[in-house]
Amino acid sequence: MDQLRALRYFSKVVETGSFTQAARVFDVPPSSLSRRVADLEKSLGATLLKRSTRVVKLTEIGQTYYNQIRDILNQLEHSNEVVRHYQAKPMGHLHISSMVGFGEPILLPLLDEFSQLYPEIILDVSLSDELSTLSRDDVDIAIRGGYAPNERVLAIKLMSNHFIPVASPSYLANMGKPTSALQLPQHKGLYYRTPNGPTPWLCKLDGQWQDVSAPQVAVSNNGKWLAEKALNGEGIMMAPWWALTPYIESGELQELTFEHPLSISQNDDLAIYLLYQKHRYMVPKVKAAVDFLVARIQGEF
Amino acid sequence: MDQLRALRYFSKVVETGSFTQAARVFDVPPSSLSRRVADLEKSLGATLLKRSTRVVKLTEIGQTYYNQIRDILNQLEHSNEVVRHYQAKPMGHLHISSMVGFGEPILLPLLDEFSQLYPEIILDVSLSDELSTLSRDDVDIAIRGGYAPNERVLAIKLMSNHFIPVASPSYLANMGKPTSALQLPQHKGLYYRTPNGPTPWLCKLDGQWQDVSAPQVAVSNNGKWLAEKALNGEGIMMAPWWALTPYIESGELQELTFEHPLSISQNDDLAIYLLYQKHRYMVPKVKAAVDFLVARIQGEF
DNA sequence: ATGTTTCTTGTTATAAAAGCAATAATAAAA
DNA sequence: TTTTATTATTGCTTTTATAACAAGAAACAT
Repeated sequence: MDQLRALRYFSKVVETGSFTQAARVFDVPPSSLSRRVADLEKSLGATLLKRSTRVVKLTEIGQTYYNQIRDILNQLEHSNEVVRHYQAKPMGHLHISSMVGFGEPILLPLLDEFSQLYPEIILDVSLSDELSTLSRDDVDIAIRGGYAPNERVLAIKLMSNHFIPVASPSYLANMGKPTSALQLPQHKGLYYRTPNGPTPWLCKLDGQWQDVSAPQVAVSNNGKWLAEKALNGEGIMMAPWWALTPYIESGELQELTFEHPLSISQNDDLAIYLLYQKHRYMVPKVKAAVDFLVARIQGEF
Repeated sequence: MDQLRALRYFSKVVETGSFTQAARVFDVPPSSLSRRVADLEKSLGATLLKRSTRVVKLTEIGQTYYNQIRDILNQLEHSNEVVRHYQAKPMGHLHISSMVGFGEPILLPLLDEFSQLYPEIILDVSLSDELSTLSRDDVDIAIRGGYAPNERVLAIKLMSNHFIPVASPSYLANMGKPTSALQLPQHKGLYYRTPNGPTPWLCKLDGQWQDVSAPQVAVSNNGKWLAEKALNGEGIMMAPWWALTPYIESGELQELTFEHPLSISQNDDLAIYLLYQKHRYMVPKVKAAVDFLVARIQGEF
């Protein structure tokens, strides 16, 4: 029995929930799938699917098997890909996923450059703050705040991601410039919401973390909108330093500094990581992009 | 093409270094292997093996492919096993590997009990301090000092593994009982060597780790031998508490206590872990043994 | 009840792999 | 150096497994 074929059939039947639909994908008659899956079940001595002519669904053991199989099939695909692309030139589709706030100002301009260097790589960029899986086949490279989800994924630290507080000169003129973090609760707060939740203003005093958040004026996961409000003098905002430097350099916003610096997390070393499947570094297009991005981003920031 | 078969052939050829030998394992003519491996290479568009009639060895890309494939084949075997043994009763061979020092006094007696509960499980116990892989098929359950090597391996903390210093009453009468850790360098030391290296005597004074080891009288990875020397009054010994309690309770050895307790590592929470492949917990024999050992060991110690 | 969809089963046709024999290449032994 | 033994490959035949097609049975919707 060609177990691998059986597994691919089985897997597709599970995903489509139907033998006929799955059969269409492989362009073979449904009877083939039926027979192969039956073979598989027989060889394992267990029923994987509960079939009625109308619904096909997994048994308990079928579910566990499917979960494991899915992973294995993916890994095998990756391994094959690595060999097939061995010493070939970088080309093909490359799916990159990045946080929105980082993607627009930093990543996209870099990718324009990258495209010129490797015109045969077709970029497919998703900007989203959702924590994409990366274990699935859907993303080649992800740029995220968090750390590697598992050992097969490699995380390279691109740059620091600490948040700094800023306000417009007009706001500071109106409300007074806070000289200590403890004065902040008397101010107005513009809050950035990360995928992991809102970002309170924290401050470490004598080894103790303390929440010094100001009353909320606005909360959003859209940094631009908050920045406009800040420019407009509507409040104090904390955002990643790299998102704010243009405003600070132009003088539109002023960084607030305190004896005890603010943070948005008790974890001190917030950073942005580039993530990719370890095995896939050997795929030329992946290697090209990882090397390029790491070199450029670590070089400049 | 039956890729899975091709992979199994390929893999075995690599391991045996010969088509003919590998063919014997599968009980098919060598020509089959030759053809299947050739198919595989063709489908991947790369040469995996450098063949001469006398030697078969991997190419560079063949090596990377083999490494990945090996893992995948193992995982698949495990998944199949899980399904096949689904709701079957615990039986078959069970390979357990443990540290020597822990195995003899604690594990083996427990396993005698276990054998009576599950007579259909044939135990295969290896006592060794070498850090067995566990990723290979060779061990079902391992008991080690370290932590989980990767995410597919689950580690359950069985009991603390901190080292305590002891000496015989006769030794203390001769040499005087040290009242402070700082006096230890004036004493005689019996040193236990773990697989990770020797075990210096460390002491945390004012937040600073300090080495307070005494001159070496003997060093060994054999706890029993060192214990005899200690009983004989030849020096002070540090060993895991659970290995020493019998001697302490009988009064043959005395625990030395200091204001600043000794340790053999800057890592405070040394512990013994039971390790097994996460996926394989569903295999009845594995589950039975894990549950039994965890319950008994965590209950008693 | 009727019709439609969907999975399964029976049968035939086709493609892939095993089996066997022979050849070519290499290394060890004479 | 020649001979011999071992080993991988190639050509051909037989066997086996899968696809293809058609028909039947079960489940749901109208």
